Amino acid sequence: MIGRRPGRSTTRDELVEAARHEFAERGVEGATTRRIAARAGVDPGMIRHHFGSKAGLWQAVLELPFDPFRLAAPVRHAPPEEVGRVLVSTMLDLWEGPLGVGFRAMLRSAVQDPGYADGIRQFLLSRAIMPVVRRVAPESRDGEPDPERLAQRASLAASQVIGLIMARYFLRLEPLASADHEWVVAHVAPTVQHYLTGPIVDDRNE
Amino acid sequence: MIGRRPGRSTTRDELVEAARHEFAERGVEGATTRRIAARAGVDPGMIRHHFGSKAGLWQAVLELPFDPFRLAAPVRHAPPEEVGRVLVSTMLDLWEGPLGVGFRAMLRSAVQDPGYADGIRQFLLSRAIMPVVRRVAPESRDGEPDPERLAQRASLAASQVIGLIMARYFLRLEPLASADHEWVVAHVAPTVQHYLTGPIVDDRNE
DNA sequence: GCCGAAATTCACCATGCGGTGAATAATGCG
DNA sequence: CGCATTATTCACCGCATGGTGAATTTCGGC
Repeated sequence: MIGRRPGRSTTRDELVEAARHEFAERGVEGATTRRIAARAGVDPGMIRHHFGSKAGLWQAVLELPFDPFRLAAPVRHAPPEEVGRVLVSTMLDLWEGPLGVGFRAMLRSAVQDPGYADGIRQFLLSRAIMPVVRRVAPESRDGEPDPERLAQRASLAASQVIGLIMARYFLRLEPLASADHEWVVAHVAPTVQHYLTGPIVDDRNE
Repeated sequence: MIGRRPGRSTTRDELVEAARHEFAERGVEGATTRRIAARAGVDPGMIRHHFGSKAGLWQAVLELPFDPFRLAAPVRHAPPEEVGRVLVSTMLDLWEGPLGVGFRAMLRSAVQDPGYADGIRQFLLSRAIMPVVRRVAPESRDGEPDPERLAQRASLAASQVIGLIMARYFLRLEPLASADHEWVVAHVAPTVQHYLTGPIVDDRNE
């Protein structure tokens, strides 16, 4: 039956929701507009009508999770000696909250396409990790920051956090995948804390 | 020009080599038979002739890297107190050696498709990590092994190793992505070593 | 030197993709 | 009420995909 439906339309929101899941499950290239539309129970043409194209849909999906400053507030205000615990705990909350499916879509696409990986890396460093490192690293409090050292801490901490996410949410390695937050924080946070604020041995400069 | 070429044919090997790279760069779904054939400089029909189908090519690509026992020999014979260093060092060698491109294809596909993820997880645990953990974990030497504790160590160590690989080879987080092996081992190995042989605090059982 | 097997290319096919343009029905503002 | 706007479906298009069948050439054992 052609033509507009009676009542207020929720199609746009339902498309975004369906796309969020499809992108998360199959990646941005693997997801198809036809599947997304079918999941939302509407005609594929609605994607063009509401978003112009598949890329427009992808942008709409990314809009919600991209409020990192508000989301990472707990990390930005944690005392330096507890930043590891708070970071890991916040990460778990975010990935298991309603926005997690959007994050999964982002990471999946980053692995799929090097172009996306560039964007994610930039976002991760400039918005998520570096601000934290710059604030809590011991070098920062001793006057001279030494950006190289800060970048080392950032990439090392990120490697553990990303590994946690990969192991827990993608590869589903047990028992890490099913362990409760307390257990994960208790075991992984010390590593992150060490990378962020512990002594860093630099064998190249000595 | 139709018909067989003079001389001995290297097409099959060239197809596998081209496929290895294409799969690594785009994932098993993202790679196309036409691109692979073009990269190898042959007709797409050769894939059917030599491997039957795209899936057959994928299997051929996986054959080489699947000799984990020989590859991980250094890890299997490392003294327990150095297993972290040896594991990380061997991992770097493998991922940057000729087989690395095959590993990248595997991990990329694991993230792309949950079905592949199951296979990779099984392989990782049963063939790569668990044997090492079972050998070096302090519990193993005190009589009763406690499989749950061993699995905890395995998943935690795997999370750091996978995170290292993701950060270095996929997201290319600097300086971790360009650092030499010594530096990476010096900074990451202690974490892995701790997960494998250090004290594990289990807050749930006390 | 013959002849079956292997190697290679070519011309297609059905399918699914993202996207386009038009037709139709309900909404909501004046 | 009247009418522009919006929402929705439909019938297509061009393209790329993986795959098929046949034709053609060389290789290698006898």
